[in-house]
Amino acid sequence: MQKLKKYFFERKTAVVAKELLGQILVRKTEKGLISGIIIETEAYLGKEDLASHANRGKTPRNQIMFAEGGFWYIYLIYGIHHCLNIVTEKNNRPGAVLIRALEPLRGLKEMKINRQTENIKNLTNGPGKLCQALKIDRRLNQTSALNADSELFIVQSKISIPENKIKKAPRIGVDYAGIWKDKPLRFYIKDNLFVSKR
DNA sequence: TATTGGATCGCC
DNA sequence: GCGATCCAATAG
Repeated sequence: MQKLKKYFFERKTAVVAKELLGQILVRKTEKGLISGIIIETEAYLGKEDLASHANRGKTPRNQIMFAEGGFWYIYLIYGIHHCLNIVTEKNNRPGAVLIRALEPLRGLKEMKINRQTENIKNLTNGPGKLCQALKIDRRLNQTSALNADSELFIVQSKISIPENKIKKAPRIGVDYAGIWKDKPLRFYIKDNLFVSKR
């Protein structure tokens, strides 16, 4: 049960996004632990990346993207859903990885309650869905994933994902981003049943 | 101060 | 394919 540490996150965002595949996201709640294997991520880079919230510089919402690695960046999208990101790179180097999908591991019962469905494949196969399943909202925004008392953190997996099981693709929902919409900054595990769908 | 549109989801 | 529903970001 080894938490990922600061040096893991303080690297190039695309590298972190890729290496997060297979790692385990853990949520501590009053009802116990809820966890899942990270099977899909997207990298959002700095001000050059037209799809990234950081591209217009620091604002009240995105300021945590400019912090040192290992903080959570959680925001509300479309007025309804939350998106979960982990901040990457060193202080003043904006970047974050969007966690798009999980393979459920523990706390299945809680996830079903939180998501109001019995269908396991529909619990965590999308960024908004996994936040609902793990009870993640903006109360956790700007908190650290690195502390002993973190309510949300990532545990190192014993199993590493072989290179030939990792797929790269353009990011989803960023058609407005010019040449950046086609960059292969989305990473997912091939043939995994919980990859989000278009 | 007003307007616009989004790193989504679920139902029509 | 479209509406839900909030609020950050920008323009005026």
